[in-house]
Amino acid sequence: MAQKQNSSQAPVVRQAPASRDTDRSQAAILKAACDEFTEHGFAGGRVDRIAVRAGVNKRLIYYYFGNKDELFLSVLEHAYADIRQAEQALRLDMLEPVEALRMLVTFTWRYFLTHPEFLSLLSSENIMRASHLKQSGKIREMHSPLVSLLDRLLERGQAQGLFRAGIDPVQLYISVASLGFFYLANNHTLSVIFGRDLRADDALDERLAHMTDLIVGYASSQPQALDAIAKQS
Amino acid sequence: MAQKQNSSQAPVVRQAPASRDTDRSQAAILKAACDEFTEHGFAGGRVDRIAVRAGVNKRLIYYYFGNKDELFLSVLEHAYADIRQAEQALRLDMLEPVEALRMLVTFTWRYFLTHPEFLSLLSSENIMRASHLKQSGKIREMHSPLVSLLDRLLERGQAQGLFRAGIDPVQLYISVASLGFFYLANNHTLSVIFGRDLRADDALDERLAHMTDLIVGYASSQPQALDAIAKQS
Amino acid sequence: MAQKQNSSQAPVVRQAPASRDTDRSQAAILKAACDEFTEHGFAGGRVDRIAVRAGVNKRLIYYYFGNKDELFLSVLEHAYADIRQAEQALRLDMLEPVEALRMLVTFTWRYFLTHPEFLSLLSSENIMRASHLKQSGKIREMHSPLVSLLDRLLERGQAQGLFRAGIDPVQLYISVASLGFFYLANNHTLSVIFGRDLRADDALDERLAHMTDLIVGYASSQPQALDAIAKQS
Amino acid sequence: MAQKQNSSQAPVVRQAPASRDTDRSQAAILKAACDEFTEHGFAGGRVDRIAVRAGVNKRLIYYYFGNKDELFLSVLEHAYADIRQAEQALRLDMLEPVEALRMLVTFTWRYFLTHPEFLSLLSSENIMRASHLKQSGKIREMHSPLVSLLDRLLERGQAQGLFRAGIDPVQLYISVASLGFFYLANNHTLSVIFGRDLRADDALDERLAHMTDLIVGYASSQPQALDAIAKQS
DNA sequence: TATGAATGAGAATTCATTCAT
DNA sequence: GATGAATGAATTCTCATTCAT
Repeated sequence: MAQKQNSSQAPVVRQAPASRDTDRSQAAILKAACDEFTEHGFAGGRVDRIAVRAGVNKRLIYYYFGNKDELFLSVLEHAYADIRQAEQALRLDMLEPVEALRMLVTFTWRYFLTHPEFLSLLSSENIMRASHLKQSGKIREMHSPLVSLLDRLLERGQAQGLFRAGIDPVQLYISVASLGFFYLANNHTLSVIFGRDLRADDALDERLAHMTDLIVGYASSQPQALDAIAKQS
Repeated sequence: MAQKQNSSQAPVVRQAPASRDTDRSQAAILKAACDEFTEHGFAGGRVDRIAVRAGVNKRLIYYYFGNKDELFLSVLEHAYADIRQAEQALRLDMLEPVEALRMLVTFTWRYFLTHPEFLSLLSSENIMRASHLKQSGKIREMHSPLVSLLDRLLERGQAQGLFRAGIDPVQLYISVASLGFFYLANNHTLSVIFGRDLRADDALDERLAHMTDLIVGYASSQPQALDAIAKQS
Repeated sequence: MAQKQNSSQAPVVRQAPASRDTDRSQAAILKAACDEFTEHGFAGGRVDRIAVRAGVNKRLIYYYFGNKDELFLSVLEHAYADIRQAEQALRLDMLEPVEALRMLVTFTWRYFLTHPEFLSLLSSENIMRASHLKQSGKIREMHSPLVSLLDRLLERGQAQGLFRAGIDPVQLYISVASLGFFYLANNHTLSVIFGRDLRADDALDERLAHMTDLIVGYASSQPQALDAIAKQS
Repeated sequence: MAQKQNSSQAPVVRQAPASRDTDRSQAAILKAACDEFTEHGFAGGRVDRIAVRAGVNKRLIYYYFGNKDELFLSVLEHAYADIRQAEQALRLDMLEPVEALRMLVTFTWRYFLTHPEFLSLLSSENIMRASHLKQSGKIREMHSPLVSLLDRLLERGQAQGLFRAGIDPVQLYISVASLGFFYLANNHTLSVIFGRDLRADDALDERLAHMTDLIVGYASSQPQALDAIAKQS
C-alpha cells in the first residue's frame, strides 16, 4: 500500500473533542470520498474531486484523514460497519426455516441493490489485494452474525426434515452473496454482453426469484429421497 | 482552441500483413498490459511499467495501440476471446445431463482459477461502468456458446426426468459464473474477513464441491416430488 | 472511455479577493508567457520555459490558467487590454484635423514599435485562425475608440475643406494599422530581402514620415480640385 | 534555428538524376508541407501529417529534405519563387502611370488573396526572426522587379505632372504590400474584432477600392498645388 | 527509391501532498 | 479548525528522427 508515515502533528482520524462542525466536515468528506471511490475506484478517485464534492478545503481531508490510503480505509470501514449494522437487524430466528432462508437471500440482494458503493469498494479493494483491509483491525472484529444465524437455521431446517444434511453454512453464505454480487457488480459488462438491461425492474425481480429458487431448491433437495424416487421408477 | 488532430502515420492496432517483429512486439505489449492492469486495475496501471514489462519503448505502445484506453480495450478483447475459445472446446453434448452440468461448473471454476486476469479486468471494467467494453463491437459479437449449450442440456435432463422444469438457462449460467467469480475475485477481502486462506488447495476443492452440489442439487430437485414426499409423511 | 472531468479545486483565472502573492505570481506568469509566446509563437512556446521565466512552479500555471490554450488567451486579452488603454489616452479632439491625423499615425506606429508582443501574438493567433480569440467575449467587448475618433476627425476635416469626402473610417483605420504592422512584424524577412536593416533609427524615422505622408496626402487630396487643375493645364 | 548537421549520405534536396517518381514524390511533399505549415505554422506543423497529406512514407521526407527546418526553407523558397515569377509577368511599362499604379495595387492584392500560404509562411517565418530565410542565398538572389518598375513608373508619372515628387519607391512598394497583407493575413482576428466577415466578396471589393484610392490619391496629390489652392481661397 | 518499426528526448498535464497563515 | 497558494514527482502522450531492410 506504500502508506507514508504520517509525520505531521495532525490527529489522523481525530475523534476526541468533536464539535458539530468537526462532525459535519468529517461526515461530508467520508460521504464524498465514498461516492468518488465508488465511481472511480481507489486509483481513479481524486482527492481534489472529493474536496469539491464535500465542499471543504482539500487540506482538511489531510487534516482529518492523513492521506488518500487512510481515507479509503475509513470509507471501507464505514461500508463494513453499515452492512454489519443492517445484518444485526435481521431476525431470522423468528421465521420458519424455509421462510428464513428466503429472507436471507432477499436481504442480501436488497442490501447489495441499495448499496452499490459496497460492491464497488469491494471490487476495488480486491484489485489491490485487500491492501487496506489488511491494515484494519476494526473490520476484522466486525463479525457478521449471518454465518452463525445460517448455521442455526440449517440445523433447524434439517431437524424438521426440510433441509438436506451436510450443508456448510460458510459456503452457503458465500454463495448467497455471490449470486447477488456478481449480477449487480458486473451488471455493466453483463448488460452489454447479453444485450439487455439487467437493471430493469422485471429483470431484477426475475433474478431474485431465481436466486431464491436456487438456494432454497438446493437446501430442500433430498439426495436420498431423490435416489429413492429414481430407484422406484 | 488549438486543433488537436490525431493523424499520425501510426497504425493503431494494425491487423493486415504483419512481420514477425510486429507480432512479437504487439504480443509482448498486450501481455505486459494484461499483467499490469490485472495487478493494478485500469486507473492504477502505468503505461511506463507496461513498457518496461514488455521490454519495448514506451512510444511503441502508442504507435500500436493509440492510448491507454484503447490498450485496455485490446486487453479486454483478448481476455474475452480467450475465454470464448476455451468455451468452444467444451463438449457437453457428449455427456449425460447431470455429468454435463457438473462439467460446466467445473470448467467455469477452473477457467476463473487459472485466469485471474479475467476476473480482475472484469472488476476494473465494471467500476468504470463498462466504458471500454461499450466501445467494442468485437466483444459484443463474441457470443458465448454456453447459454445455448446449457439450454439444450436442461431440456435433455428434463426429458429424462432428471431436472426440474422451468429453469432459465441465462439465469443459471450467470449463477454458475457468480459462484466462482465472487469467491475468487474477492478472495483477498474474504480471506481477511473469514480469517482463513480461501486459496488453500483444500479450500478450493471444497468450494468446487459445494458449487457443484448447489447447482446440481437445485437442477435435480423436484418441487412436486418433494411436495409429494412432504404430504406422505 | 475513462471519464476525464476537470474538477480540480484550482481557481482557473481567479478574480475576486486576491492576495498580493497571488497577484504577483499571476502577473509573473502572464509576463513570462507573453514573452515566451512573442518569441516562439503559440505552438513554439513552452510551458516549461514560461515557468522558469516566471520563477514559479510549472504546476502553478495550470492552477491559475488551466492549460496552455487558456494561458495564451489570457496573454492575448491582456495585450488587447493594453492597447485599448493606450488608445483611450489619445486626445485627437483637441487637435486640428491634419495634426490629429498625423498624431493617429504616429501613435499607432509608436505603439507597435514599443509593443512587439502585440504584433507577434497577433500573427501567431491569425495563423491559428483566431481560434483563441473566438473564445473570448472579453476582447470582443473591448471596442477601440479609434474608429469613431477617426470618423469625427474626418468629418471635421471635410467640413473645413481640408479632407476629401467619402473616406471610410474603418478602412482608413485598418490602413493606418497596416502600414506600421507589416513593416514591423515582418521586418526580419524584409530586412533580408531588401538587404538593409529596417530597424535602424533613420529607417524607422523615414518609415513614419512616409506613412504620415501617405495617409495625410490621401486624406488631403481633392480629386475634384486635381481634376480642375488637370483641365486648366 | 538549431539545425543539426546532416551527417547521413542522403542527398538533401537531391536534384541530379531525377526520375518521374522522384519529381512526383518531392512535389507532393512540398505541396503537403506548404499546406501544413500554412495551416499550423512551422512549430505547429507536423512531419507526420505532412507524410500523410503527401501520401508518402515519412522517411522519404528526411531522405529528400534532411529535416523539418530544411523542408520549411524549401517551402519558403518555392513560395518566393512563385511570387517572383508572377511579378515577372506584370507589364507595367505598357500602361499609363496612373493605370499602372492601379494595376500594381490590384496585382499585389490578388496575389495575396489567391496565395494565403505566402502570408502565413511569412508570418510564421517572422515570428522566428527569419531564421530560415537567413540561411537561404537563393531567396536573397530573387530580386523583385517591382521596386525598379515602380521607380520608373513614378518618374514617368512625375514627368507628366501626374504624380507628386519625392516618393520613395521602396517605401511605396512596402506600403502597397502592407495594405493587403495586414487585412488578409489578420482577417481572422480583425473579423472577430469588427464583428463582420472581412472575407465576404463585397468586403474584399471595398478593400481593394480603398487601397487603390489611398495609393493613387497619395501619389497624385500635389502638395504645392493644394497649398496654392489653399492660399487662393 | 521506399517503407514499417522503433526510439530518446521532451511536452503538456495531473496528482497527492505540504506550506504559511 | 480552516484555507488559498504552492510544489515535486510523476503520468500520459507527442514529436522529430533513425534503424533495418
